[in-house]
Amino acid sequence: MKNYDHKDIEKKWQDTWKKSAIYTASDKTDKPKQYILDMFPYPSGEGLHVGHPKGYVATDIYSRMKRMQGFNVLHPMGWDAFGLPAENYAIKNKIHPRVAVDKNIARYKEQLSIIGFDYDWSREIDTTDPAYYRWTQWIFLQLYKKGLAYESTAPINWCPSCQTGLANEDLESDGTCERCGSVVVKKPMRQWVLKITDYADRMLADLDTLTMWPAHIKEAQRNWIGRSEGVEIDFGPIRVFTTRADTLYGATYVVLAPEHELVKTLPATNRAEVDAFVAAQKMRTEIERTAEGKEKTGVRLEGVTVINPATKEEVPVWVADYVLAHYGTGGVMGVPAHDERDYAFATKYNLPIVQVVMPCSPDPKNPPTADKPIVSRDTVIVFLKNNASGKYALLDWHESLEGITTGIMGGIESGQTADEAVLAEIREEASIPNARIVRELGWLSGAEYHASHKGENRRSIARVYLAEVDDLSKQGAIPEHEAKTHSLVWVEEGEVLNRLVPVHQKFVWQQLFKKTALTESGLLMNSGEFDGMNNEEAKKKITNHVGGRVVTKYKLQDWVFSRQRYWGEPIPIIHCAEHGAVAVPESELPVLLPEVEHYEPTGTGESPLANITAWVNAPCPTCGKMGRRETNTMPQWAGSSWYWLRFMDPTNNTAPVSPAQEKYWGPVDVYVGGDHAVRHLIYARFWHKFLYDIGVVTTVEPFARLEFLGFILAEDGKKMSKRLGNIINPDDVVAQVGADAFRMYEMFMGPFENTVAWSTHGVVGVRRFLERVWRLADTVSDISGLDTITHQTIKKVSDDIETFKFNTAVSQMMIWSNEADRAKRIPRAHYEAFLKLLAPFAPHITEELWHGLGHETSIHQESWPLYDPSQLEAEMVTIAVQVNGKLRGTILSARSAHQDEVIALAKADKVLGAKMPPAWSKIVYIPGRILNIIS
RNA sequence: GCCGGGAUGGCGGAAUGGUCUACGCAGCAGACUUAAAAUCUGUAACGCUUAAUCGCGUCUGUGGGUUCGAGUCCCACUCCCGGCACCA
Repeated sequence: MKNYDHKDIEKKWQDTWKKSAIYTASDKTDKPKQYILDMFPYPSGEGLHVGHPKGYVATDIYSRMKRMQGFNVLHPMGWDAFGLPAENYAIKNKIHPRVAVDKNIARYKEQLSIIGFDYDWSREIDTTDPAYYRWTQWIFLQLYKKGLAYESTAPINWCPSCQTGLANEDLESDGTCERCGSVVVKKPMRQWVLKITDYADRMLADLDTLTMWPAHIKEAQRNWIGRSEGVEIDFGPIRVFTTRADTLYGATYVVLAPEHELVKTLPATNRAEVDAFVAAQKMRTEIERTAEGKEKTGVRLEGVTVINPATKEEVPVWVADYVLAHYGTGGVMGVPAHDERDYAFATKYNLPIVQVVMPCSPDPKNPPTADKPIVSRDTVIVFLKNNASGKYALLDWHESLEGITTGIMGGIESGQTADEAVLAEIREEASIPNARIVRELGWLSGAEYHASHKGENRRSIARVYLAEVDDLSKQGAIPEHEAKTHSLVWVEEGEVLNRLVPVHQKFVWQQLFKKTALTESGLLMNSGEFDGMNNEEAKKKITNHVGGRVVTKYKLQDWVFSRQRYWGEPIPIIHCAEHGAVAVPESELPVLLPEVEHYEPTGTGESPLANITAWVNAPCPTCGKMGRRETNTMPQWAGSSWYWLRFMDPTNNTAPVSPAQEKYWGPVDVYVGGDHAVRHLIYARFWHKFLYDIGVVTTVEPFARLEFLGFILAEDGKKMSKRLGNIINPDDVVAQVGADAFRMYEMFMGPFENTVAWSTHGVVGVRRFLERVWRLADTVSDISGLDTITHQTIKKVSDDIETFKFNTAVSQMMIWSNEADRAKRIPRAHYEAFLKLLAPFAPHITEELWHGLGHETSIHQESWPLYDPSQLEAEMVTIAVQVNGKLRGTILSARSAHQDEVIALAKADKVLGAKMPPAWSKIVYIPGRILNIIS
């Protein structure tokens, strides 16, 4: 047989497949459907690098297997091509965006075609095609009619470099523009906004139904929606929002955001100072306000106080930069003891700190029993440092407390102050008379346990101290009655945490060195009638007590939906002097993007479309008088918010998708991609739910299963970029080792979701494997054998493709080829089954070998091999023999052998036999796996 | 800080509570070759012991626990990656 030359065969089969249209999805069939979708690409000017096709290879393999398993497979591809990157590329290269996009699409298509994908190109879509964006505009009109698209003049994010408004989702976490990195400013201007917040609850709740989505994506979505249930409570005229109503008794001040209306009207005696502070905050950008260690600044409204509705005490009112105007009510209550931010603010400005929640947990090893009440007891815990050695004194307890290690501790006796108790315990338990108290933690903390020696349930309420001693020269002998219950140990500072045993001891030790608020849950204190109550319960009770209102807030804000740029879908609205914003009649869609001379941004906050008088002037659909078209365009995300529906029915010109087609194909069975964990998936789910509500689709969620891929880094472990010159081009790899080796390597690199660096050496491994498979064709003959490994491989590869564990599927095929190679001759049926398993990964070489075996139809239309469960295990298996849990050797035994037979075999083995104990107390035998003899 | 995920040879990574390191890369030795590349074959955690094999011991981030048996389950800790972050 001639040598494996990928150049010979890949082009040939790609052409053949194209001619025979074997990958076309059928709309008329009895077969069950599989809709497998990639996140469609944005065709940029740079072309593809090896990272881009990774997800496409995965869906290609998956869809090929599904097709061979008898499914009617829809695996389409298209282009998301509106938006800033295409427009900026066009401006830079001085060509029309239309021309640039067409060129980029052609280049992408060429690059994809040489990799041998099975896309059904008859369903190709392009979001910039009027036949497509007609329906994007149609969906906008439906949103408008339902009141979900509205005009707003609230300040929005404006990128001075891109010269357009942006949605919150378009910003980096530091508040810069994600496209160009410019600092974004707040600018009030008229915008179209979509009311995505109406769907926030449903988008959050339905995440729980998405059982086939990765947990981290769902978590990212939850974070972004940012729902929090809290309470609005009135402090006189000031309404605050809080999720910690249980800490109301600890609220020692109130803070307003600088933009809060009441800041202007409350009768502060230092009005000039307050106004100056507010003005200064407005000058600062988002970045300045959030950066630089988040140092909090504020000004007190002198002479203004409000009443804490729980304590009935007057508290001061501040205005501070750390309170956000657009979240909650723009005002918060300051509870420095139990909120990190309030703690930082209160320590800076010397505001009172009152603890109202005491962390208190039952000891997990020795919890209180249910039958008796809990008796509270005031105690002290002290960590004593020896200044000479730097070590700390701990107590190892004996008798009933065996195994417990704590700081020095004991009860506060009546008539004794806490400080006295501390020094007394040090004297008694450690016999050290010359210790000094350094400081007290300041928080009380509790631990509940069952004191078995007293038959009593106790809650120890501890004050925690740090003490020191300069030297141990005055230390006496520890009296016998103390030594019986505990021994004193000196421990290095770094070891203390490891040595302390009840969790509570670890907790107080850590708190002692942390200057932070207590955010743990616990029992209430300093809270009047609520003292001793669990804080979760107290939330409801205190809310009722002060007449608070339960409310739900979201971090998610409505979607700023207009861009002041040329390259986007025109928003189909006409502004009429008399009738305001009027929808363009559906029959007049699409509103075509006009041809223009200059499509550069105007910089005035108006779209370039505003300068095209012939286009802008249009009659009002209601009254016929001349009005003006909306000149803003839609954001880049519009077209991708419904495209999976269009693939189901790409040429329909009466609806975005026909009900029959949607019912058959929906929802997407597997959706694959990366990098769009939040934005695209949030927008897509929002539009899909809206389309469900208006009856266009029949499923609540668009994507039943989501597989999120890890990226491919350059060989140097860095992100591939033109600037670093480390881009690896798939065209080069395909030319060198072939599309099949390229595809297999991308799958073999590591788990699909892992980010891994490209390795040129690594590609060689899969190429060698393919060459071995090629050579093996010469060893096919009419013999039997290789049954177990073949059936195992069929099972493993089938299961692994189904679960996206492509790396181990490839490993298993390598194992098969290694074994087949050793066997010298291969049964024809097994080789053919193997080729079918390999076909989705390496479609070209397997097609060539398949035809080489005398077949005349495509291997890709064969049916997927099935395994025989009874053939999965070999007759003879290696059994590990352990003595007392330690491996002492292995023996070869029949899989079905009985325990006694295996023991006999082990005894008979000349090496193992000598290690067998003469007698044993227990035998553990797991057939076919392990024999463990306990002597 | 909160949430999610993770830590296994020189590297990427395998491993239903049952022989840790499959598979691949790199390495080393050998074959073929004038030579190199390519290809093929073998080898391969660490320590002790041995002439060598054998043998013994130690190894899945750290410390503890459950179990006949733990990479896997439980507790605590450390570090890494990702998401969110002055969202009350």
